[in-house]
Amino acid sequence: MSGEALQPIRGMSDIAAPDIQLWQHLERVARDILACYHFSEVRTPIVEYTSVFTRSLGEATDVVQKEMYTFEDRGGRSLTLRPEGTAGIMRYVANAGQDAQDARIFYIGPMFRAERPAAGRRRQFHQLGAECMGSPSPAADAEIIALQVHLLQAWGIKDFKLELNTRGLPDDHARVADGIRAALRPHRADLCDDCQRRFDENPLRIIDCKKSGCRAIVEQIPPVTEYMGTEARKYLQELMELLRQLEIPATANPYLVRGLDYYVHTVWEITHTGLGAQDALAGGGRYQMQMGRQTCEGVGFAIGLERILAVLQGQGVNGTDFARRPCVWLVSQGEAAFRENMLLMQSLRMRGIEASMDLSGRSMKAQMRAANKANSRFVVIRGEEEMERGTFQLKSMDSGTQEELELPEIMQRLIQERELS
RNA sequence: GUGGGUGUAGCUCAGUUGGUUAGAGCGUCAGAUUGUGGUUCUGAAAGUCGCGGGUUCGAGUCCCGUCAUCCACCCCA
Repeated sequence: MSGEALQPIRGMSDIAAPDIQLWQHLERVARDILACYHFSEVRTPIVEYTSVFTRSLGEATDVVQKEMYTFEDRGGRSLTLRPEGTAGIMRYVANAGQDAQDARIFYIGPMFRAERPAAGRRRQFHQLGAECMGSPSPAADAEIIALQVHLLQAWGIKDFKLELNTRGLPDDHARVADGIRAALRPHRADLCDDCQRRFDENPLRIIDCKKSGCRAIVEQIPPVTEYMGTEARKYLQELMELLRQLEIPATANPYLVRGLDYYVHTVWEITHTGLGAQDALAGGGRYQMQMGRQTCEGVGFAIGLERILAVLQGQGVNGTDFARRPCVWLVSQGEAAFRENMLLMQSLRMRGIEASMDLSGRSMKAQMRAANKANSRFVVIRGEEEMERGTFQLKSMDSGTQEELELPEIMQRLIQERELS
């Protein structure tokens, strides 16, 4: 396929039926739940000044170093397609000033990362995220985790696992890095090549290296919390206690690390087996970032919607399960009947009834087939005989029964059906 | 960015050691004593065998390149 013109860009996909119905279902369910938790939607631009991301996520992170879609606009400004949602929301919050001090915001939309596509990893993917600003208490962390878990449960996700850890306060970060280096120094030669590099650049990353050799070494050194002040440890304990009260199953995992620099205190991840190598469904954390002169502090999460879809589809859920079912299909024979059906179709639609018909003058059999294919509840048949008698046939496609009725009765019946369904 | 698998009809895939006009199932469309769907039967349409080059009398099949796609690594949603 030479098809530059026809195919979407690598790692980006069109979303259409039947999948789109599942997407819309997820969004509908989510919006209802988010409203219950009193979160409101903000739609920020998909493109931001590059500095919005580099300053908040951290210059040295993988996302910033090698995964961003960055380009220059005509005025020579460096712009970036958002690789995640939090930074843009924080920019919005900082810009909104006092009005947004204790904002509770959610967002949903596409994110972009220039990575090699694989199972569960796309260049354009979609996240639903929520941010809760203003409260420095672990209660806010607990609330937002409760919301996230609620969403997954409402969508019908089974068997997910919630693990959390703390990154400590900003002051703790350097102490943790030094502590890890000191503890690992005797074993340095035994670490893998990647971890050799990480030792200097970002020792925290060694903690969640998946290689068995590194794991064995890491398990011998003290958990990262050992290097933190009491405040960080107390914070995590309080959060764990709150989650217990809310009956949210969570395990503390001292080896959990998340890649972005803006995190303080709590970080967490929700995984699901059977997703392939990318098993993270969602993540979150408490963060602190500088936006202009303001320090924005909050706690938030992001859920990868493609991965939610993948899990649900693995559980046998199908987009067609959420397809709308047309109430009635109009079938006609002859030009005059066709015209009258056009009019009838319009008045049905104006009354909120899903109505459809074939517009290309096909045979009655073909029209019936189309009605069946669209899974219509009813067919209204208007042929020459009915034209003479001034009647319509109303056929139920489920039972196969059919009766001859006049226009007012047809309308009444279909309106009743709409109210029932 | 590194490595591996795969590109044949709208979809899922066959296609023998290279050998005539490239096949199946599903789907689509049309018919089965003419006004009625689903089941069944019959028929039809539909392919630059990803693209470019090479080897050969001859390439869907072999070789090289390229693009796309899937999967893994890195990292994350």
